[in-house]
Amino acid sequence: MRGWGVSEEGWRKGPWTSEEDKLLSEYVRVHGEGRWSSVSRCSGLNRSGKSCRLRWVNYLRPGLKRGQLSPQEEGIIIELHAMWGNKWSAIARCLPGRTDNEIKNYWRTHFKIKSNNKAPKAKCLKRDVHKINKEDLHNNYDEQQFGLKTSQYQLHRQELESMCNNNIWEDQYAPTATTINVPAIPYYPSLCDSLIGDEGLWSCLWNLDDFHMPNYIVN
DNA sequence: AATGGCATCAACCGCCGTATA
DNA sequence: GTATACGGCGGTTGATGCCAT
Repeated sequence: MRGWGVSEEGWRKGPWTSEEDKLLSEYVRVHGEGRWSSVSRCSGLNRSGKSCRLRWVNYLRPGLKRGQLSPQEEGIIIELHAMWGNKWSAIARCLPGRTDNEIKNYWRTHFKIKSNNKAPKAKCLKRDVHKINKEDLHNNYDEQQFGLKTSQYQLHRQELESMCNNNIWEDQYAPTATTINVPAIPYYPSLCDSLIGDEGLWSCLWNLDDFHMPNYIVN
């Protein structure tokens, strides 16, 4: 256990207080974003520039959404992660009000399961399977989860259970962007078309230099 | 009611790219 | 051209609350 306290440089670490938040917000209001290394000198905060930037970006910045991701947002995350891999900041740029940290946490919580940890993996998957079962009762699992039509959505219980039982979740679900082969995650034509057709997806792509088309989209 | 395990979120760490002196 | 500082990013960890047993 590392524990919170004071860094070697003397910066305070750990959870932020409301007083610190006020100081940081006031600093950004006056000086704008950036120049994070001078925050401590100018604002009286005993925090590193990195810590200040992170707190602002992930918590204090205006316009941030709090709380549960919507089914549409979940669908976009799945779709973009399948294309880009762990490019959290790029994915976040396509979800206004959401931070890379939030999306990263969401992904790890819901999808990323360590392959060397079989018991929790199975448990987690079984929980997800259970959730799907409940929604299947209403015959609208896909719409509630991803906001997509049933005909476009091929993920079903048996596949999840099979992956769960065979412990092949990580291999097939979280490969690299270039080798992706994901039978459980279908291509969502309507979602992609709407993103590509509007300002959405491609406006996010202009600064990405390593775009790879995954196999399942080509198929 | 107690407790152990798990899920979730906030924050830190280390690395890398870029800007500047 | 090189060194240094800074900002950004992805990975990891710590704290906490919830839930099942």
